[in-house]
Amino acid sequence: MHLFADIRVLVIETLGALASEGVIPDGLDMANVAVEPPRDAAHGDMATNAAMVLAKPARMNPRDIAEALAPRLTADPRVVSAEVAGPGFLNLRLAPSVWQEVVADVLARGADFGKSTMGQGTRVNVEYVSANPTGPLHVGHTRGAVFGDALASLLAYAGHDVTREYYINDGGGQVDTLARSVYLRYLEAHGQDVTFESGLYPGGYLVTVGEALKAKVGDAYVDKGEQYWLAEIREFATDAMMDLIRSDLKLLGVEMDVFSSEKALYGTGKIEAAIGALRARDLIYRGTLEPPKGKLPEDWEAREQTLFRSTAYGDDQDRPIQKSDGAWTYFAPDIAYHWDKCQRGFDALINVFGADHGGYVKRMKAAVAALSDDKVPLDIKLTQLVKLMRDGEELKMSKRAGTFVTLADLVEMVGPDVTRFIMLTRKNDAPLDFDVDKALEQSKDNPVFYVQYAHARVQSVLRKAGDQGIDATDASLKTADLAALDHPAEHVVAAKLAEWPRLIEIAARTHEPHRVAFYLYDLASSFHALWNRGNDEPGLRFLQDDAATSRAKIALARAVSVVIAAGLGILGVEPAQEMR
RNA sequence: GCACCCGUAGCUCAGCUGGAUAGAGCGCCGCCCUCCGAAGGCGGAGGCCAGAGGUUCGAAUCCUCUCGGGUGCGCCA
Repeated sequence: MHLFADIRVLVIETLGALASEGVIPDGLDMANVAVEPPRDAAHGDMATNAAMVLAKPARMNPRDIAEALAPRLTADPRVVSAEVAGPGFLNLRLAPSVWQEVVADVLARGADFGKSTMGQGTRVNVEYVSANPTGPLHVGHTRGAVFGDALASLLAYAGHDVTREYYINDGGGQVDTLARSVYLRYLEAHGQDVTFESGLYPGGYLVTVGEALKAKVGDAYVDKGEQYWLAEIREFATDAMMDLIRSDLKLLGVEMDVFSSEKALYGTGKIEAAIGALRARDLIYRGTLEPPKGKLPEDWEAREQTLFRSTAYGDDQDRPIQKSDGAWTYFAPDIAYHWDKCQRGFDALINVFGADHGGYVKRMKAAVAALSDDKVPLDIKLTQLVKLMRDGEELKMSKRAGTFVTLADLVEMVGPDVTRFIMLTRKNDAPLDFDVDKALEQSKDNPVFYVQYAHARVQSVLRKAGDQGIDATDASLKTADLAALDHPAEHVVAAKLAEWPRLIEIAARTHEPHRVAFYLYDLASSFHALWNRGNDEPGLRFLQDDAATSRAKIALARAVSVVIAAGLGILGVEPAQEMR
């Protein structure tokens, strides 16, 4: 049941009837007709803009259309009143039975209430994290991981066939650097004194990797030149780093479906084939780029390179796919990788990048547009920086010193649920101040707590009901007579529940999982308000003297917890059974 | 210099394919527990939606320009 969609259907069918009677013209485009929650609850339960969007094409006064529409709508048993307001809004009030049906539907469908068929099973690939395999995940990666994971769950909930994918950048120079760094730790494990030159990775997390390498190969690489060990250690070290990253992700409950390797593309001809496909479209040429504006690199000199004509697809300049020595730039295998994703049959691609990759967006979109002939849309979501705050101060990180706040540190401080929820209380393109103290606070200042508290309160009611001998199991609540849910204060909560399927569609369409977090906060708020009204109005308490009435009231509470649990499930957060 | 993102209450932020009198939390002021969990709730004060033009019946939302902040800008990924 998707109440807003149902009522929209009613509105459009009614407009069709008016058209066949000649009241309004035939063949009007209804696409922009919307049925929405009104901004002000005093206006009613729902509002439609139908009269306003049709006024112009129908060459009619919007209020005339609304006046004609209103009596037809109230003929439907669900619609109690339809009032024309303002420039031509039609405000609808719905029958109490409609809200009772919403509650019944939530209980009947459980976590599936709100699931949408909007996605129609189209296959979407969500690539996220994709951190270089050179160290543990840090706070910035954490935001990308949480965002990507929640977005993937959201899309699946909205009816898409979703694949979660991680692209391992194991083909570039940074894994050589990693191997050399591990080699030093390996020598260290053999008792040698080592110094880390700048550019190497001095982080302590490589100590155990060096030791593990010693355990595996003994002293076979000691005092040997790089040609004897670089390739082997590179593989050993990237494997170790990917294990580390996988275990970091597991701390957050993030599990990927597919790990794709950059290195695995080399030597397969896939890169050449992808570039060939671009060449066939006349998008590859030899040329020299203009020097960059602003601060000029000191060693800059004009060189001829192989370039991708990304400007043909809206980029600011063409982009090199080969270095001046003929080796591929990182962009070339990335093109091949994205072409591979297209060929695997995905209908849409989504990449989650850190904000520092913003400059990469246009060329990547250009490449996918060119290779898929504009068939496969690529959306790139950039997650902005996270500032970690504690005691009112920023926890700084320094990569050079090898000290940074890791995902594991953060999860240890506040736990996976809080980490995930807080990371989603901001839209992805806004910077986030993550206040560790506030995240642990148990007050409504802390949105995680506030939502969890609402869920725990419902669980408390269910337990109390059981203590009083009221059958409050889901099976019983499903068959409860809900006629006792007749108070406007209860309708407010049910109306909020009715928004859930609509919210899912909006959030999924815009690729914005933070909307789910904000919705849950709103829903919790409406529930807390109803709870407290029970203080003054005993008739609004969930536990009443008579068991049948109690079951109706409890059904509403249970419906709230079902939707909260479903929403938290999308965010990857475990609902709380009780607060302590 | 160019590109992308951002600018909404004192602070931190929402704001639906453009809709009605722009919302929430914190902070400030005033209320509500012999009553299912007050770890909550209700009410009040507080706004030129950075600024200026434009499109529209209608703009915080779309377009152009200006100002302010962040991120990035060939042979790293």
